[in-house]
Amino acid sequence: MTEPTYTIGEMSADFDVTPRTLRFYEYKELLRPIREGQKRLFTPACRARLSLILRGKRFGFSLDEIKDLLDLYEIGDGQVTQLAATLQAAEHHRGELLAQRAELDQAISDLDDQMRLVRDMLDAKGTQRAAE
Amino acid sequence: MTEPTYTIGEMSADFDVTPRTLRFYEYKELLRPIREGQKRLFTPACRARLSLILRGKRFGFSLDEIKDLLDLYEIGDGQVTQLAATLQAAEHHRGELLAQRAELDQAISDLDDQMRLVRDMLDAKGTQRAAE
DNA sequence: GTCATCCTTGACGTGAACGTCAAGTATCGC
DNA sequence: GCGATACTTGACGTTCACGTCAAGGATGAC
Repeated sequence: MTEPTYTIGEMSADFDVTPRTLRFYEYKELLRPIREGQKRLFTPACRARLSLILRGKRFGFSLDEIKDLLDLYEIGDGQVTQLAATLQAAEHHRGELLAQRAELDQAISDLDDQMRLVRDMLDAKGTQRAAE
Repeated sequence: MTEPTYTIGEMSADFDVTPRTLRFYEYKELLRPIREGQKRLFTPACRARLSLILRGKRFGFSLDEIKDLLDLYEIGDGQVTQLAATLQAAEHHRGELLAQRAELDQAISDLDDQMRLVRDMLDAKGTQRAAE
């Protein structure tokens, strides 16, 4: 069973990005599709990487930051020191994600407070009108 | 007790942004400092808004999106329809934040999986060397 | 063969979010 | 009064993340 491959058109349709974006990510060394003649062929591994890239973007990371993070998911059975460094970088990234989640929870809680306030105001206005 | 005010220099120092950034946010109508002659004076309310702006940025929102969100925290005892609309927008935003948190949890979980993998590889290499 | 379709590599354009001068004003210490 | 410091308004420059042509190559349908 040989790995399926995808053209740039299929990829852009599947992930809702333009071909230009995919070429740009390759130029930025975030993706490394294989070549068949001139054409790019994207592998399942490419798709996984692209998923990570898009997720990173949704979290507000820059492409440069994402490029570094991608290495955390690409372990080429390297040296022990290599692996240890990867692990440490991963711990660091994990810390950032946890901090981001904490801040996100705070944001949600703040919003909830605000919504409660607005609801109270609406209630007040409602009873006010009902009393007329 | 009158409200304290802050110069643009104090603000930029406190929030670790440049004066240019604060002027830019005013130009974009994200901030409305009061004026004393030529000079801008930032109020505690401005500081609160700036906090929200910077938080929004960390979550990957654009300044335009943030501008809309700021209105959710600025209820000028408007009309009932106004308040109701605000509430609905807030619900929508809340949904987005919850989705973002879910994705963040997934990202953390994925990273944990990956770290476990790396640790296993390190263990394997360790016992391998120990057996020599 | 040729037409359509999809791909390719340049190369220049664009919007967002500021950075970076330049030139002038206001205030404070001395 | 005078220099230092902090502020002001332009106005042009920059970086990131692509968008948008232009010009051309490969492949399949007819």
